[in-house]
Amino acid sequence: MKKNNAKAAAGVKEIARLAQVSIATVDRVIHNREGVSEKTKTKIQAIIDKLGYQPNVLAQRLALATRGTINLAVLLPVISPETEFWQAPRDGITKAESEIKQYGVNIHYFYFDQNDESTFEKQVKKIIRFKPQGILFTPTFPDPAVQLTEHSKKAGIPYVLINTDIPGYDAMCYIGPESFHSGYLAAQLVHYCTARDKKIVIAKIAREISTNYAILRKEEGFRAYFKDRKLENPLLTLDSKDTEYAGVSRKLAKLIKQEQNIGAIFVTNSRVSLVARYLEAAGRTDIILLGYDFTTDNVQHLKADNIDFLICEKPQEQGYRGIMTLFQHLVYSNVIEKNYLMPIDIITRENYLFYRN
Amino acid sequence: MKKNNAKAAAGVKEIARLAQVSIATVDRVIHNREGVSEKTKTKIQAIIDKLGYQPNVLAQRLALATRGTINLAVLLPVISPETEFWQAPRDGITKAESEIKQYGVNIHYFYFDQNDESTFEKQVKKIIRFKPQGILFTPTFPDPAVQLTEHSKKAGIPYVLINTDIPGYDAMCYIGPESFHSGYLAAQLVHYCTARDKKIVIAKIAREISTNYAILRKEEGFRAYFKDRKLENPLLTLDSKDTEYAGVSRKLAKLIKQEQNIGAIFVTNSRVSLVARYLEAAGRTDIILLGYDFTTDNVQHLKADNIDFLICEKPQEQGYRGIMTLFQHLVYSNVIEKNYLMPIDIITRENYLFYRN
DNA sequence: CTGAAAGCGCTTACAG
DNA sequence: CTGAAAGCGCTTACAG
Repeated sequence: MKKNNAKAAAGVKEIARLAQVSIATVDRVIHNREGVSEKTKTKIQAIIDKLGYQPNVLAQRLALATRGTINLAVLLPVISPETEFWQAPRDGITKAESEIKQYGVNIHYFYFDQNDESTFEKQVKKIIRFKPQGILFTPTFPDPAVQLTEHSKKAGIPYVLINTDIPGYDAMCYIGPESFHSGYLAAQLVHYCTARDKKIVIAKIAREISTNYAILRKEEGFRAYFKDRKLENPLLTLDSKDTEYAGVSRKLAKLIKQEQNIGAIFVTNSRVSLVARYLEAAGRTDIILLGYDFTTDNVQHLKADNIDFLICEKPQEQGYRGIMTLFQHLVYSNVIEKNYLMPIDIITRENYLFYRN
Repeated sequence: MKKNNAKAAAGVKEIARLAQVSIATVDRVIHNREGVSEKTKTKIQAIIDKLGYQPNVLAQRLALATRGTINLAVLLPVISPETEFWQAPRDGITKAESEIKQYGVNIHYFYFDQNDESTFEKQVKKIIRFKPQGILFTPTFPDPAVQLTEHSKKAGIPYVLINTDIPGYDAMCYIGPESFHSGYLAAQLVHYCTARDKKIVIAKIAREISTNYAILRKEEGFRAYFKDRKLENPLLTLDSKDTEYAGVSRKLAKLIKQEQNIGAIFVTNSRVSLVARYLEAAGRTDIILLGYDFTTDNVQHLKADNIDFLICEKPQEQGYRGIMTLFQHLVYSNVIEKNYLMPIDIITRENYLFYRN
């Protein structure tokens, strides 16, 4: 590929010169627009192909500044101490925003309460009324989420799902983990680190477990590993709709008292720090503990050796990439990939320092 | 931060208008160039500050096209089946190249033979004669590497080291793993997966171990973990300057015959697939095997369950980021960060599918 | 169906 | 010390 040794790559001007037409006409051919005679079109296309013309993205973008504003809607859970996880996607979105703001992209944020489906519904309605040119959201509640995707489809509005997809629904674009595999990986780690006569606890700590698809899929993946490998560790379950420490620790205490020989606890979401806190207090350093997400509390406990593994799927990048996907689609008509599955990262006490979301 | 609700952010033109000067003068102040009276400088700066002016990077870059070509030199090992690892940094460099080629950046490649220091020396001389505006290289051989950095320093040429740094040398910029921690992490994984009465083998398979700083540091980190944790697993060593399968397998066979109760083998570089092949042939599925790098062979063995963990430090990103660092420094005078330490990724059979270099 | 011209926001000679 | 003008490579009305 050394042939581009020549000065700069040819641009529209050069093409126009060679084809003996104006650059406007070249532009029309490049963008496949109406109103060019077959003859000149063919001539220009031939030159484009021969030159291997690549548009200068910079110039394209700069010229774009003439065009109007692009409005994007983002629908995410409110960020509270309890939902710190969502800070990361939000950061990624903000990062993308700052990069493309200068090309006239505006992002409008809509927030819902993870524990209240009606707030999600309300925001969906608001977004529909707002008529954005693109939507990024996480379908925490499948029914209203489908409403939004269906509406968007009809209205021709591109959308991107992050973090979770909608069960049994074929969305336009999903950017996030493959949750089943994520659980499967967790099981592998437990398997490697636990003797085979030990009991293993699957801890589900969330107010709305039954509707949380990601949590369910992780559990399925986790169980599937043990089944596929014909492992005989008893798999226990701990369910807690109470997400406060007091409630969780009570349940844990009871379970641990009643079951001997627990080797590992797998927490299916970011609430793993609650379990860590309990195990630390109870002095149970013998139990392998793993869970999800690079939150402050979790990292603290990882550092203190109370958590052994954190699994993390680059939440920040999900937000960043989601916005960029919409932007590139709207501005350059880039095709939107159906799925972009994130890496499933394993974080331990010995590599967390170098991790980047 | 909602105040930017107004149309577009102000640019040089607006600043010039407000200050009642020409945009050329504004430009001079922005870039801190000579030849502006204190008075107008102060006035303009005040307006810049007040407006929170941020240059439009796109326009900046586009305008750059006026300037001449930038020549960068890259010095890497030749890529052969045996050194497949280097394909990844190379890919990252190519990716960066394609992104910045249109701004007049040319990359010139220089290759050396990892097993022959004199080829490295020769290329260093060539590069010095070539007088590039920036250099990216990996200091496989410390002495000639220092020669190159010292020359660059004198000549004011920025350079970036990737993959390994130079022992005891304070380089201008290093992008790569913290090898000591990388070995430390490997030890943690072994510790988690191996009973404490098991013997552990550290396998060094390389023609030039003694000069390979990264390999040495990984081993140090590995040993340090066992020491810090006061673990009593005997640590054995396998040294092989022969990097062919025949030679490696002979040594392995001997070691395994002579030592009972081996629980894990840690290979300090990407040659782990050779050990995997041997263990597979010998039917030793009981030994935990881990090593480095996401190469074709390694991934194959990971998939086949012959390798348990691969540690990987985003070699592609190292190359990409290295070139971008030089570019941004040369073009926008961005300050070069002294160190950019890569994440230390853990890859297993259950997450390799989603990994991105 | 086609073209001339202005503009995106910045940088760079060049002239004074 | 300062400014007017041309240019980077593309896009977009507008005129014909």
